[in-house]
Parts: sequence; structure tokens; C-alpha cells
Amino acid sequence: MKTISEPTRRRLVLLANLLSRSKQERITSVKIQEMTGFSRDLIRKDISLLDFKGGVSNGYDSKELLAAICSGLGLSFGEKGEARFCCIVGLGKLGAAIMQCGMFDKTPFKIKAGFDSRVNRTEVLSADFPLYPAAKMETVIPGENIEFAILAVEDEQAQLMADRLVRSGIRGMVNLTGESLSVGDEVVVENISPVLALENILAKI
Amino acid sequence: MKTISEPTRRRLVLLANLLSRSKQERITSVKIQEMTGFSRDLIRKDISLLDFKGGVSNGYDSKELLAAICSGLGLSFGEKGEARFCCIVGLGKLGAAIMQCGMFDKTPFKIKAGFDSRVNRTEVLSADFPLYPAAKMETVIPGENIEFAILAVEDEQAQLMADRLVRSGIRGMVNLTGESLSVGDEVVVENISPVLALENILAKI
DNA sequence: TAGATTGTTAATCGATTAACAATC
DNA sequence: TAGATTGTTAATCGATTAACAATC
Repeated sequence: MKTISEPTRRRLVLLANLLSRSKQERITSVKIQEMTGFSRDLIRKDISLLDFKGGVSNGYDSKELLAAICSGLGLSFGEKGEARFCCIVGLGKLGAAIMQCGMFDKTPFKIKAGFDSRVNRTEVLSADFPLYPAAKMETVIPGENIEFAILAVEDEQAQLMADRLVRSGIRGMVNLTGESLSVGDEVVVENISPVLALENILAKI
Repeated sequence: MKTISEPTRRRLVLLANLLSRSKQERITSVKIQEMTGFSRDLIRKDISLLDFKGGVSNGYDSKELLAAICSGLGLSFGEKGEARFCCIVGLGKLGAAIMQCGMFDKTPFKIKAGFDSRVNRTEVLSADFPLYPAAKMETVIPGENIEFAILAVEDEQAQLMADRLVRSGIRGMVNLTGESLSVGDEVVVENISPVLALENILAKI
């Protein structure tokens, strides 16, 4: 398979998400354009980078296309496929809410641990998985095969905890704090701070 | 000022964030490269698109550079500058946490209202600002000059509520749901679902 | 069939990198 | 000064769009 560029990869991830929720049996590049705003030519080009020649003159079979994207990108949807283990770092209001709101329930992502440097948080809160003091990160994360982290600590602690996550062998983290994190090249960071998002909106309008 | 492309704009927003937290008086493109990973040539080129010639042979004055980015992009930091009014739609665990965790406290973004279609949520919860049943969106949003929304409803309601926000005259929304939203061209959407973020990480590694 | 759609190549457009004189 | 850094132009690289034969 050809290498897939960053913009193409992000579009395909979005498309996979869309397909996983769609009830339509078939879909065309024109319909995808309507739903996503990406041009239909671009969509066909993106799809052509996968090893997938399923398209016919009346479009794609949604399930087949989804499967092709998943196999091309190493994704899976809807609990099937291998579970990927995650942890939540920072159990303040936001971290606790993410932990408890069940947003990963129908995904292959499974939370295996929560961490906080404040003992009273790990003792007061309860979850379907164990909560640990932050001091346990370096042992629990490799021990439980945790690959990804959700970082929801206070801004002041963000880089410190990111460093510990990296040392613990994490492969990627979702950064909900307002800080920009410095991590090594092998660790992937996705910045999804709501404040940063609002700033990006404000700068655009 | 020259027009600023999407990638440049996002880099500058990140840089502004970084500068607003930095305690260093001066900064160079080399230091910015170390902190962000963007190449120093690219950073200088980005900065050159602003109407700002403050750089000298030993770098930039951090405050001046921040001010230039803010004025070029229409941003402001640290409560100063005009307040921008926001609302939260969906007061489940996640929405309530964002409402209560004070993440916008030191920003120009100010939450003026919370909405939920379930009356018991708006009655049980409390906040520094009023909570309304979703039926009030179309009157409260224009009435309170609310420009931006944080969408934190269940996936099933996401498009429905997005439509109502658009009808209410919102200019941008931060989408925390897993759904892709269809909105008109004038409304800006930032997708920051943690699940989507994890999928993007997984597809990258 | 006629019309819509795919897969792919070629053309265009835009973004990043390289290079360097000017500056302190 | 010497060395580091900026601002900017030219060169390169890569991503998007246009175009169209092949397909159903």
C-alpha cells in the first residue's frame, strides 16, 4: 500500500467514523462530499491509496469500504477487533466525567486505569477499573499493556505528567490541557483542549 | 495584511498560547522550533505574514510578538480584551464537568448559558450562569449575544442540536460528540471528540 | 442504452524548505 | 567584531483539482 499522508489519514478516519454510524448500504463520493465537505475527487483519490478496488459505477458498499479503511489504517470499530488499553491521568471534574460518561463504551478503546497525584481523588471516586496514585504510573502502565492516555490534569502539571507517561512507555496521548507538550518523536499527541478549539474558531471568523 | 492560510493560522494560534504562558522576555525561531516541532524557517515565514517587523537579530520580544499575533488573528488572552460569550449545550456528566471545572476562567471566553433538553438536568445542576431548557435556545442565544457553543450532548442528539444552534445564529461550535456535523458554510466547527482523537492516534502509529 | 460513477493520470495550486543579504 | 538571527525571495515538494476513459 502507498504511504498515506497526514491530511488523507485524517479524512479517512473521519470517513470511517461516518460509515460506522451510517445505515445506508451503499455510498458514493458525491454523498460523502455532501456529508463532509471534502471534494469528491479528493475522496476518490484518498480511497485509491488503500488496497481497495471495491468501487463500481454506482458507488461503494459501505461495509466493504469501512473494512478497507480499517485494515489500511489499523483501525477497528464497535468493540470488535482487538481492545486497545487506555488510562486517564488527572481525576478532577473533567477527568472524572470522561471516566464515568461511558464515551468509550462502543469503541475498541478500554480504560484500564485512572491516576491522580492527590490521594483523596483516587480514594473518593469509584470506577469499573482501578484508580492509582500517580506514583504507580511507571509500573501499572507497562504492566497492564496500556498504550494510550487521556491527559486531563491541571495545566501546571501537564508537562510533568506527560514526561511520566512517556517514561512509562505510552504510545500516544490525548491532551485536554491548554499546554503544548514536548514529547519524543515516537509519541503521538492530539491536542483537543476546548479553549484551544475556541481560539481556533475565533481566529478563523 | 496578507491572507493567512489554515495551517499558518493554526500554528500561530498555538504559538500565541505558548507565548501567553511563557515567562521568557525574548524568544527566537530556534526556541519555538524546539518547543513546537515546527521548522524555524516556517515559523519566520508565518510571522512575516503578520504586519509585524519586530524581529531583530536576537529574536523577538515575547509580548510584542504575542500582541502582533493577537491583532493579526483577532485573538486576545488573559481576560483582557472583549469577552466572547459562549454556551454549553448538553448538561450530562461531560457538559456539567466543563461547566464547573473553570477551564475558561483566565480566558476571554465567558459562559453565559447552559442548555439541556431534560428539565431535571437544568433544575438539579447549578452554575454561575443560568441553565435553560433547550426550547429556549433560539431566544436566549441571540438575546445574550452568545457567539460560540460547546456541544456535549449524546451522539443521537448532536445534529439536531447543531441545527438549532445554527438557527439561533451561533458563529462557531466545539463538537465534543462523535458525530460529524453538517452546518452551513458560515458556521465553524472544531471536532474535538476524545474518541476521534484516539482513532487519529491509532491510525498514525 | 444513457447517465452516473469510479480509478487514475496530468495539470495546477499552494505550502514548506533552502538560501542568503541585512542586521544587531 | 564574529556569530546568531531575521525577513524575504527562489526552489522544491506535496497535495488538490481537472479531466477522461472504463465500467455498470
